[in-house]
This record gives sequence, structure tokens and C-alpha cells, in this order.
Amino acid sequence: MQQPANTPPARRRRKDGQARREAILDAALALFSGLGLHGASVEGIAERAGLSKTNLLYYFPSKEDLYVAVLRRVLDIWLDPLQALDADSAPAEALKDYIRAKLTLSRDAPQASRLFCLEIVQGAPLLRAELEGPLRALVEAKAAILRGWRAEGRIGAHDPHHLIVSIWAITQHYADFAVQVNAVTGRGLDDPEFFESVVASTQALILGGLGLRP
Amino acid sequence: MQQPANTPPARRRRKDGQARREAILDAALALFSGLGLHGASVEGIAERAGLSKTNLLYYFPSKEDLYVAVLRRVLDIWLDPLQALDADSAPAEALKDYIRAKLTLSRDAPQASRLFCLEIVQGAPLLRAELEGPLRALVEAKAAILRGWRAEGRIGAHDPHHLIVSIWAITQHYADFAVQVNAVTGRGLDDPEFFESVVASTQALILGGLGLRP
DNA sequence: GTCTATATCGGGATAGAC
DNA sequence: GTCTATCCCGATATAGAC
Repeated sequence: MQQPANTPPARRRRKDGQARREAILDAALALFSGLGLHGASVEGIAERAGLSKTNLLYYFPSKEDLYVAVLRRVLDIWLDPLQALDADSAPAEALKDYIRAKLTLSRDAPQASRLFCLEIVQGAPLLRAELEGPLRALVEAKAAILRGWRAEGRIGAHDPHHLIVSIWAITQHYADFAVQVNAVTGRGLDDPEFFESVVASTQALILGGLGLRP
Repeated sequence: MQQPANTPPARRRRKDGQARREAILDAALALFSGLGLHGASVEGIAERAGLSKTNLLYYFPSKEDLYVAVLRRVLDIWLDPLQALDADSAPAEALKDYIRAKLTLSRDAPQASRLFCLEIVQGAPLLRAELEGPLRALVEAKAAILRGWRAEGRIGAHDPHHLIVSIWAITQHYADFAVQVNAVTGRGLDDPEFFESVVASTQALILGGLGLRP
């Protein structure tokens, strides 16, 4: 079996390069989500990622390029859980799973949630196309599923758009407004007990609103 | 009756000064909420307020001072509606009124909502004291009302903190994530018909989650 | 209170050696 | 790929005349 040292230089360098890019993207996410695009400095990101400012600019030619790269990565994670909402499942189970998946994301990737939030709040000049295209189409597809359930009398009457938006609002709020939630309740999603109580509460609220009982 | 020209200079100047401060605060809110603290420039704010950069710095000695002044103003508006939640009202009516008041604020003061959101998402170094003090106390008082209603069997079982947080999350979301809501639904709170449907939907969701029927 | 001019600085980006 | 040195611009803030 070959040792790592035997790996051809070209390939090893490329792998290192990818790892370095990942490290930069991680550092950038941390600082952009905490300080905003203009509040974070390239130097600060570089320092956190363990390289020099000029060296960082070798990997990403400009600050904006880096920012867009981070944002793209975040968006990919973001669209994922809704995809799983399935017409064949029982409505209550499908919605409960979706709520749990979103809250899990808020717990495990709060920085991604916050960066997404910052970008949307400021008008999302970079993301608007993504929102009006793929996201809108995805929501439309899932709204159709909800309307189908409604037609079959399996859930109560409720505007599907508002339902989806409300689920987003609540689940993301626990990541984006974490400091406020913490100030008021003294706890956060990283506390397993609190996490489960939020999941249960949110599920109860949404299902109750649809006239379903968990 | 006296003409404005007869107003003593000192008084007139002071009144003009106050009006100018207001204009600056309005302009600052618009730009800070759209570009963030570091993204907005003093020059841009001055231009929007109709004076020169140096002149602005006569009224507010530094950019940060201005930012804090804007934030204080926003927070005052913010704490207001929850105060009105009253133990003597019928639970369903009190909650419906609160939801409508919050959504009205989201419709009429979206920039204030967004600036507040930006600040919280970034960790709210300036607001933390306000959150842990007055806000927490206020929430605790209102949570006690909800627990009282629960004890009397007038509402269903639901954690009061989660309920309040969920109402915040949904109602503010329509201001803060307006571009996303617009991308997905094609409409916003400024559309009266849409506004009323959001109010009705949110009320139904919350009351339904508490086992109440509107 | 308002203006012009200017000091000062941080930070993004480039040049070029190694 | 990484470094040192440097350029350059935008932005905050100040000085001082009017």
C-alpha cells in the first residue's frame, strides 16, 4: 500500500489546496456571519484560517468572490430539508420530520443560518435570482402536496404558503435570534433538553393549527 | 398672532436642530438597515438627510454614536405592543390583538425591524443588557399571564416562552425576510389583502395550537 | 451651524522575489 | 504557493474660516 509521501506532488498539492479552500470558507463563514460583509476583514479571515492575507487572495481573487462562494455553500445546505417533504407520508409525520430537520440545522449550522439571514434582510441582491427561481419552484411543489392533503380532508384549511413560511420563521428564529432567546429563556438549542422542548412545541403549534393531534 | 419670523432665534434654532436630528436619524435608519453598520457611510447618510458630512458630525460626534441613537429609538418602538397584553381580556382576543399589532408594526416599520434583526443576529453587543433586563422581565410578566390562563383551563397546554417566541418569529419574519416572502409568494404586507390573510393565518395557527377556535 | 480643506488610517488589492 | 513591500482608495474625523 502506498504511503501518503508517495502520492505524486501534483495530486498532493491539489488536495492541500482544497483543504485550504475549505479552511478559508469556514473562517469566512464565521466572520461574515458575525460581522457582516463589510464588518469582516480579509486579514481577520486569513488569520483565523491560518494563512496570510495575500495568500488568501491567491485562492480567492477578491473579498466579494469569497463572500459569494460562502453564500453559495450556505444556500446548498439550505434548500435541502424541504426536498424531503413527501406526498406519500402521513401528513403529521411528514411535517413533524420537516420541523425537526429544520431545527436540527438551526442547532448544528447556526452561522450558516445567520449569514443567510443577514443577506436576506439586506435585500439579497446576490440571492434574488436563486430565490425567485429554484426556491419558488420548490415551494410551489410542496404547496401542491399540502393542497392535495387538504383536498383529501387529511389536514385542516390553511394557506400552504403561510404554513411553510411560518415553519421557516419559527425554526430559523432559534438560530438567528439565539442571543435574544437566550436572554429571555436562559437557554439555547445546544441544550438537548431545550432542543427537544422546542421541537415538541413547534410541532404541536403547527399540527394544532392544522387541526391535527400529534 | 405671531409670524414664524418673530420666533426668538434661540428657540427657532433649537426647533430646527431637533428637526434636523430627526431627519438624520431617519436617513440613518434607512441606510443602516439596508447596508449594516459598516456598509453604510456617513456621507451617504448625510446626503440622504440633506446636509453635508461634516455638518452631520456636528450633530452626532461619531458614526457609532449615531448608530446607537438609531438603535435606541428602534428598541423603544419594539417593546411597546407586548405591554398591552392584558390578563383581564379574553385569551383569544388578547392574542389576536397582539398578533395584529406586531404585524402592523412589521408592515409600517420594516426598516426598524430589519435593523433590530441585523443587530441581534450579529450578537447584539450593544443591546444585550436591554434584552436581559427589561425585555426578560416583560416576557416573564406576560408568561405569568399565560400560565394563569392555562391554570384556569382557558387555553391549552403550551410553554409560554415558546409561544411568545413563535409569535415574534412569525410576525417579524414578514418584515425581515420580506424579499424571500415576496420571491416565493409574489406579495408583501403592503398589499392590504395579503396583510389580512397573514393576520388571519397567524391568528389561526397560534390559537389552533392552543386548542382555541377563533 | 455650516462650509472647505486636510489629517489620518484601515483595508483591499497588486508587484515581484523566492 | 507563499512571502515582503507597497500602492491606493474610501471613509472617519478634525481644524479652522465664515
